[in-house]
Amino acid sequence: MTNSAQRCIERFPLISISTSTQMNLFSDIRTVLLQTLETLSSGGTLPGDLDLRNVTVEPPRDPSHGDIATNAAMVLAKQAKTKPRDIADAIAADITSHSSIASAEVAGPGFINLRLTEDLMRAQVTAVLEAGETFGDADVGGGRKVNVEYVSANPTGPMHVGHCRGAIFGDALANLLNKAGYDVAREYYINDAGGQIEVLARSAFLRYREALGDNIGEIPEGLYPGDYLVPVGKALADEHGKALADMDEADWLPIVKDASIDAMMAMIRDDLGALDIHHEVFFSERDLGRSDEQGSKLAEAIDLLDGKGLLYTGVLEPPKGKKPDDWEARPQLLFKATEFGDDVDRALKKSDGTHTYFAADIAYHLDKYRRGFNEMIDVWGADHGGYIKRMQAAVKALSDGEGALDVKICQMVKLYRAGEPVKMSKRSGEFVTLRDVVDEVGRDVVRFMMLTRKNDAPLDFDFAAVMEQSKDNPVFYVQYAHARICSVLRLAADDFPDADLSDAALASADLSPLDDDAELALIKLMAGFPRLVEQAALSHEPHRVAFYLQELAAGFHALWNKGKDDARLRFIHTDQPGVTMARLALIRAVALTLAAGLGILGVTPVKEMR
RNA sequence: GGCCCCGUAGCUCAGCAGGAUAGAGCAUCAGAUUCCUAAUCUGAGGGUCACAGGUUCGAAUCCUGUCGGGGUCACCA
Repeated sequence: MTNSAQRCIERFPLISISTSTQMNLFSDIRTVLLQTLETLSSGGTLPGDLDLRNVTVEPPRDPSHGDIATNAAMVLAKQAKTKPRDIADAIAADITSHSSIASAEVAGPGFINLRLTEDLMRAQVTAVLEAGETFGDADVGGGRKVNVEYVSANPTGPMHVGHCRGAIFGDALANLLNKAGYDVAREYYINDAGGQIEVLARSAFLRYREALGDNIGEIPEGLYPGDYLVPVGKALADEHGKALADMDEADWLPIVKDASIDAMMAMIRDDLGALDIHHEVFFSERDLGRSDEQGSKLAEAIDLLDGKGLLYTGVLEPPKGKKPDDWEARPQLLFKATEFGDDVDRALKKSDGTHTYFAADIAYHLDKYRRGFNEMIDVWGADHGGYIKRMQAAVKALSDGEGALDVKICQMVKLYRAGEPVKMSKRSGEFVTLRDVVDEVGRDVVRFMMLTRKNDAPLDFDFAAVMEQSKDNPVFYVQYAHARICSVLRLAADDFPDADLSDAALASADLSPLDDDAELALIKLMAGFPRLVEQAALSHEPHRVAFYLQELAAGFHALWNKGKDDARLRFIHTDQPGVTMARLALIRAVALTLAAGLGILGVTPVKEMR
């Protein structure tokens, strides 16, 4: 990230002004600050060659300090060999000459607290109305390609609720990166090559015989008992009649395998569709092993690592602590993962000579890298935490350090029903499917709730609580704010039948009536959205959007209620069209911001609550 | 035993690239409804940021160690 090109821009702030197209109050003010620093540099107050990377422009924790605070003086003190307070005084003196800055105060160890002009704050409202749902679009991604791989559930049955969180997290992350200016690909890796697929095929074959009229009795231990394979068996019977039953296993197995995988993937796509999740690429593990003129991708990946001298045949130590009963020393083809930060070297081939899952995954990530994805993000379940280091080691190795893999681990979701844990047992087939949850509470509720915790913290999901229509329920709370605004706009249209209340008209309204502290505070909060999008995107944390939306909704609800205490602050005044237009512009901008944020989460902003 | 994640108010959790007096919701207590959806809002009390060191102008945040909780640990996927 800290490459020389970026530093170059940092050192020539005037360049970054012209390349910045998105509206972002904080980066705009940072630009103003950098201009001041340049002025001080050329005037000799500061040295010419400053490292400005740690100079931040952010909202002060205490709003009474001002609108925006910067740590510039403290960061630069050492480089300039000057006391922070002296630098701060110089900056403060110069920066107030800028038309956007109402005042600058030096505080504490050298903070500079800036107060912006009310006109500049009000201009944010206009900018939001002009941007519409593109408000918050950023360019931190710079159009770079990033690959987000998520869900990747084994195609052996319907999706259960455990898959839900990773699916939604990955999808929201993809939306977020897209909004932040990345070129995003959404990808699903189909684990269709392992032993579990044999089990799936045998289970389906049993259902096929059942469809032909055979008495199959109990489903044997080790096969999948679920009813969802019954239609697969029936479809096989319809298509092939008795033909498969007369074949040797070696002949029917590939046929049944293909049919089963196709059926399972159709089911999974359908489940994902219920959450409005649509991947662009479904990548098959089996395809990695298929040979074309160049040989298989799997063989190619192994050759690549071998060519770098990173493979050898050796014997791994038994795991420390507890040694498995069936452990035996055996020579295997190993990858030198330890050279790239992993704890031990990792096997690429099993004792029977076939390749490991890890080998296929290396080939898969090599393929992503070769498709131009230098940045890759994988979303995995908590039980795969131990797999991160080796995969990152592999990506480093195969890309000579050029590719970056971030792995986001989603912790468990615990289901509750009115406070009581929902019991699930795989053996008895009593598990809650993803479809069950969506059908019961709705897509928007599931999506929002799954994003109300950071990904690496466990999450409780209570069916009763998430359906509650009260402020305890964050989904409802945010939706209600949006609906309330829509309601006001509907009423205003009745009160002012001749007025043009389009976004364009509101954008050209005179906003000078917006001068109450609560109104300006709401604008400030709204103006922070683009910055939030950037930071959430850079840290790969979509949950920050969900928290921000709750804050913004709270700001709106508070303003609404101020109108109850003080009638002059109500939004609609039938005798004062000018004031009304200004306030409608404000709340419409808030609605657009809420909608933009909900759009990242993949939640529909509703226009009314019933 | 190794590795990874977590430990912040009574409870559930935020804490924004290290910043100023650590925040929100729930719960508790006190209030607001002739009025745009009270499905909401306002205020009060509540903290040794698990513990101990270190890094620096400054640490809940970064580093090391300890304690506690969870996950994971050749060959499966």
